[in-house]
Amino acid sequence: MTETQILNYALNQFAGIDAQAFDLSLPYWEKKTYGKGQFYNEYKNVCKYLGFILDGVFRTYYIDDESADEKNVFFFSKNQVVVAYKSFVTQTPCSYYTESMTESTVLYIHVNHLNELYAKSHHWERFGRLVAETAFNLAMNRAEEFMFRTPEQRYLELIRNHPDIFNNVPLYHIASYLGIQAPSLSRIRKRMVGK
Amino acid sequence: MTETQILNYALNQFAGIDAQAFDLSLPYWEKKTYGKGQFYNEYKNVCKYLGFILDGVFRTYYIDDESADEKNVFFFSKNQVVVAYKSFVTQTPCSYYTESMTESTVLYIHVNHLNELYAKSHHWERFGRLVAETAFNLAMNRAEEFMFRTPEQRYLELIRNHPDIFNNVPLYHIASYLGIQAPSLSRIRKRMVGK
DNA sequence: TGACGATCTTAACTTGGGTTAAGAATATAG
DNA sequence: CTATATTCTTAACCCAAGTTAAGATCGTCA
Repeated sequence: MTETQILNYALNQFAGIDAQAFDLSLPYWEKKTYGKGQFYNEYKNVCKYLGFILDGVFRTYYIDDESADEKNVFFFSKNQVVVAYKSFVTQTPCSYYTESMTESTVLYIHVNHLNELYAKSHHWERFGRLVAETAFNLAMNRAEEFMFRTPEQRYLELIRNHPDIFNNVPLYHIASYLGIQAPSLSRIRKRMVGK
Repeated sequence: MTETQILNYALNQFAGIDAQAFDLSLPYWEKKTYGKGQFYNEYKNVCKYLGFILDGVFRTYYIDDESADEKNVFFFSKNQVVVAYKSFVTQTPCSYYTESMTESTVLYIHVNHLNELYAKSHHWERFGRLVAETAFNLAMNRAEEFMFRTPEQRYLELIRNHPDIFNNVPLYHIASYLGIQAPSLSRIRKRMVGK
């Protein structure tokens, strides 16, 4: 399968984008590869591209003014959309860094082209709404994890729900994602050996 | 001003709904009043209505299986939309309770009628997208509060950004919203007298 | 006004994460 | 295969929030 065929298949699954609607977008997709540590989008940059990850893992993180350390907000991996959603839809500067944690390959489309597609096709409009709902779900899940769960529960749920992330990301990044320091994660892991 | 004129004005401000587009919706809005403690939508219920608050304050809360106590997730007040967003857009059972904290008045519209409006008018489609973006922002802000701020910082930001809520809601509900117990909020308040 | 219920604060103790720094384990490259 | 860097764990101490229960304050209504 070619890369655009993979994309077509994924978008069909996600939003019912059929071959005809997909063809409308064909001229717009561009491919880019990222090395480990390269940025998809940086702090204070306006995010102009919506990316589809063919391969690799990205992380979005925030830099705390006071503690000066990085706090991981989202991980994005293979067959997912990568985007700084708020910055993308409002075309305003981003509060986060989004960087590749591995060698990655992405197909991406420019915001202007996507808006053209929205105007041309109901299929694509539907896609836009579903991306919005996906973004909402990601954000809401994250809020719920922190509001209702302990760090230990978040750790267990990450292993259960996102083994792909757990198995491919160093523990100090996991700790940051869980909202705790590395030593605390070690303690949690030790605590659980008995269970 | 009549109540529908208030609504028309608010929707115009929010999403550029003009008089003509608003008229399309006119037959669909219904008014309802809620007493203190009455539910807008309950746990396991599918949320079928999108409400616009003419007056009053609502809270959305989660009941923790283990601790068995209520955790406040959102407050909604005058001139805002009240809805269990995820349940509403997916028409699936809600994980939360949404109840009126005061005597409240709401104009609401049924999900089916709203979908009709989406099909009929680009203005309303735009409204739908903006509601999605608002929901995303609420959820993302909530996630950020918990990921990046201490309880003390959340408390100060609530006072600064939502004095209307702070001034109209008992402290034990505020504590729950901030993700802490009432005694902890008391300690924070005491700590800050000196500052 | 006085009494009751609701709300808020305080105290004493427990618990778990933060912090810092050291050392162990694991990868990676030469 | 060793040297080096990276990642992970551990220890010791600190501090803030949780928990529970008691008491103070505030509101409301008979």
